[in-house]
Amino acid sequence: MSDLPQISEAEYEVMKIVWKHAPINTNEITEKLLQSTSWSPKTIQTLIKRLVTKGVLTYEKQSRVFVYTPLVKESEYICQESNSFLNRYYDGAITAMLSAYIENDKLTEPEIETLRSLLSKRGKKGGD
Amino acid sequence: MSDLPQISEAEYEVMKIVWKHAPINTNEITEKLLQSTSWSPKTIQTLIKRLVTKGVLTYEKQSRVFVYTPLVKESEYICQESNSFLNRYYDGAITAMLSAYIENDKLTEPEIETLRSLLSKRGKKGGD
DNA sequence: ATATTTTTATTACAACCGTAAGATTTTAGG
DNA sequence: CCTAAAATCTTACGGTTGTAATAAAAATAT
Repeated sequence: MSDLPQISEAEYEVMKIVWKHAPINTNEITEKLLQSTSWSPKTIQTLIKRLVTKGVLTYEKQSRVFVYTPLVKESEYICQESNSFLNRYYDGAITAMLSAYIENDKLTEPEIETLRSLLSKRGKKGGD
Repeated sequence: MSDLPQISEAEYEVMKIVWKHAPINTNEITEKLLQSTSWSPKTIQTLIKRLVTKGVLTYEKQSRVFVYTPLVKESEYICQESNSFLNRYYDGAITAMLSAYIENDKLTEPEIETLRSLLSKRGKKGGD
């Protein structure tokens, strides 16, 4: 639960597509990425390939093309990244992060409201 | 306010020391880093040098050694990194992050209390 | 002034990343 | 079966990073 492969920034863009649409083949991935980036299809191919090498994606050949599926769950990956981010910049404490945001007036009033309600909705942790 | 130089992970360790103790010279930086890492002093030298090249640090020669001072403020840097982190993983919204943490039961009861009190202390943004 | 020590600068090298072109293999069409 | 097209694989190249060794310059001791 703590040593998922590293995913680079560009690779992550690919993963966002795959997580959302898997199983998905190369052409579909490329098509979708071309809507938000201006990468060459060759580049996208390289990124996909690297993700396979890293063990983030698998594929199986379906008729004539490869169809990819993630081996890493998006939520797990984000969770890991979040932990490492908090560790690096906020002593691992999300409270410290919030605190900094409040100190520096980075929150709008509606955001504060949202946060409050998130916290109250959550209320007491049920029977653990 | 948005294009501070990139600071790598290892470089950031150096910066933590410099931010805390500046103005500080090479030997002092090295000494302190050796308490928490097992890097060769040569490596530390390289990192310092790169930080200078990147414009993150300046130095002036004091008597016989270089004394370094940050050109980038810690808070600004962390702020930038936080934004880019939130953008990448949470649509730029810290509320989304908190939400995910709550969903996934990543918060302890004391943390929740802390967050609540942070939010209430802050209350309405009074007359600024 | 010179040798030695200390400090700083230059060079190195592999892995990873962004970015892609070129080569090869597979599939489809004739 | 053979060729064109499509899909996949291999190679490339410069920049960054982790990790450091070597070389040069400056300061100190003699």
